[in-house]
Amino acid sequence: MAKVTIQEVARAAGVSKGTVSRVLNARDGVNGETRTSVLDVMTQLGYVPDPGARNLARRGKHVIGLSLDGDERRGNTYYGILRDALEFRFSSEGYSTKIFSGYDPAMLEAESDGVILLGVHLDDSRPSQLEARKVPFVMVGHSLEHAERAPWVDVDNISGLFEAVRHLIKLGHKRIAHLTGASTGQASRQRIEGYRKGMLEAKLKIDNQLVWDGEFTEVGGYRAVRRALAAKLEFSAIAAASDEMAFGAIMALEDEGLRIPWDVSVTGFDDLPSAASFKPALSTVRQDITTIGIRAAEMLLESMAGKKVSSALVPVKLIVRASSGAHTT
Amino acid sequence: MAKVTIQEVARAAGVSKGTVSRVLNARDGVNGETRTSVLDVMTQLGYVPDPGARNLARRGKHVIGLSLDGDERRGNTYYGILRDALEFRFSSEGYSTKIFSGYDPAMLEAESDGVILLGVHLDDSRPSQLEARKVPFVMVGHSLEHAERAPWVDVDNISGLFEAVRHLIKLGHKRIAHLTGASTGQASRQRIEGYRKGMLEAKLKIDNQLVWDGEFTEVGGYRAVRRALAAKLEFSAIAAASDEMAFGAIMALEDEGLRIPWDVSVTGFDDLPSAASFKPALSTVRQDITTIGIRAAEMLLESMAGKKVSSALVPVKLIVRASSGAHTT
DNA sequence: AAAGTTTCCGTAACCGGTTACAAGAATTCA
DNA sequence: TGAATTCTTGTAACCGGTTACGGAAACTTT
Repeated sequence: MAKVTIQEVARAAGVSKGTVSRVLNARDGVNGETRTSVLDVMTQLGYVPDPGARNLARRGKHVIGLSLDGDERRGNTYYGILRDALEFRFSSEGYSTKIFSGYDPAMLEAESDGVILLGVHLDDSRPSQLEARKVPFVMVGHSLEHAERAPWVDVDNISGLFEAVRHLIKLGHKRIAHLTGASTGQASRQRIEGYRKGMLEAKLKIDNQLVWDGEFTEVGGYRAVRRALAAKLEFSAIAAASDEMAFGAIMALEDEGLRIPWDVSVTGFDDLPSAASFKPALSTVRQDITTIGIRAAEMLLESMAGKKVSSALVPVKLIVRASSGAHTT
Repeated sequence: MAKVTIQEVARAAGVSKGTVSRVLNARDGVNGETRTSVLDVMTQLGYVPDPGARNLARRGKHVIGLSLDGDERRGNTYYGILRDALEFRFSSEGYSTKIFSGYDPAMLEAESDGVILLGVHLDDSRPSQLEARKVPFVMVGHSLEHAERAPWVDVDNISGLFEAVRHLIKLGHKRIAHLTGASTGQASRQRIEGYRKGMLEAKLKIDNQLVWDGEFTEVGGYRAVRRALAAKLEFSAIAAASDEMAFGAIMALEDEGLRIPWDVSVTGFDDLPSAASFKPALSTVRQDITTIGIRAAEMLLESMAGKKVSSALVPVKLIVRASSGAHTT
């Protein structure tokens, strides 16, 4: 299929290029009927505007920056999916994306029209720097410190772990451990809070010995569980703050001859593609990373257009699979 | 700094746009003096051609596809760095990159001008499919099966492990174990071959019990070492086929009370950013992923220009740090 | 020295969009 | 009903490059 241009759409719809462009950019001053007919022709022909030509005509930089913190260890897969989603959304709008690692001043120097901030932490200087330069930005993930200053989009961490724990409790578990990530991250804190909330609701005792640091990695989860087993701690379920830690935990349990879910139930958080194919299939809290990315992109787009946008907390969903089961004495 | 256009360069150099463009694209029919003077002005003004405008004028799609195999587990960090490098090189040439997961037929349907193939395995159908459609492509990594059919760029896996083993032998080690990755991959096979070659050269016995599968992951390395320790296998050094497996191996050794490098020496492969900051700093075989990416991009660019390109084996370098030391009885 | 070649470079059209401007049609107002 | 507005749309210039074409100048050839 040869590429279809705005000219062809115009001819097919019996209007001029200008009108098609106006429809395309949702500008007003176009008759309702004309608009819908043009829209029809566009979908029928499968028209997709050429980003290059658009940028050229719009005479802007049309670059948006992705700013990561240095912490690449955490959630590689998560980051990859998010990045794909952002790129997808932005490219369809004629923007290209550029990666900046850590805090790169070049980012500010008129290098990008807007910025997506990943992994903002407590004493992060990026939000205030961007604010000072009046560069529009939105954060993925949020912390109380920065929550009021700029729009963010984040998953509902608290509810996520709350639901997971509630699920385990409903299965009869009482001694439920929590595998947490690095203590600096906001996500970890919120997930611990969700865990606490879940235990509290059922009036179960919160034993700090059952909160283990798994460093947000598979091997971290593995080691934490090994240590717990070596210390002869008692527990019948583990609610992990990430799928990767849950994978590690399960491997460690199985290596010690325990069977999942008969001896120990395990839940994760993320619902990575591998969660469903893992053996046993992992019960987990699904966060739709793609949705988060697209949401963030759209918020930034609006913010760059001068609109005021408000932050978004995207809901999570508990996915029950094979790794969690009833508590058998 | 306001953006400088081809017009301004032309005016400053006292020639026309056309001439500047000819210089830019290294076309002939331009006087030597004129050429150098234009070149001077360009660097002086810091002129960078607008990719969007170029693509528009060159009337091509100017998209190149990145085709991954499904195996996302292997080397997340590796993949991320490679991708950045490819993107960097292509974008400076006015190409945008698009990700295709697994074998996506859309890739062929005039979606991209060229393709980079990642993780080609033995019975991979992608090379022949692309060949049939006459889509230019280059492979990152190589296997004997496909090596002759299309250009590839790969790191010198054999020499890499050979050097690592030789290094360990020089330190006095005789019982050297090898942590390998998934057996389907070509890289694993070549690295095993390098290991064998190193042992053979020193006339050391190759004990198959000392070749462990670490699945190319940290946790895989951890478990493999644990199993080896539990089986009371004897060894004083481990040459791993990836940094991540080496990290896992070191953690497992330390968890059992062994000290690196005094009790066991460990080497990795990749030299990821984290290798230097790991404790102890990891001795490893450096493969410059960025160089590989840039090389691959340039080869594809040439191939798309119709030139015949030949494959490239990029050299590796042994980096000695703290994790390997002399064998102490 | 006239004619034929080459070499070098300016001109202008074009790529696929956006947008200021103007003009015709429809509507509102007196 | 004629004038003043408001809608709607076509026209043409422009974004920053590339490239076919043609002409002037310099070089060869007879």
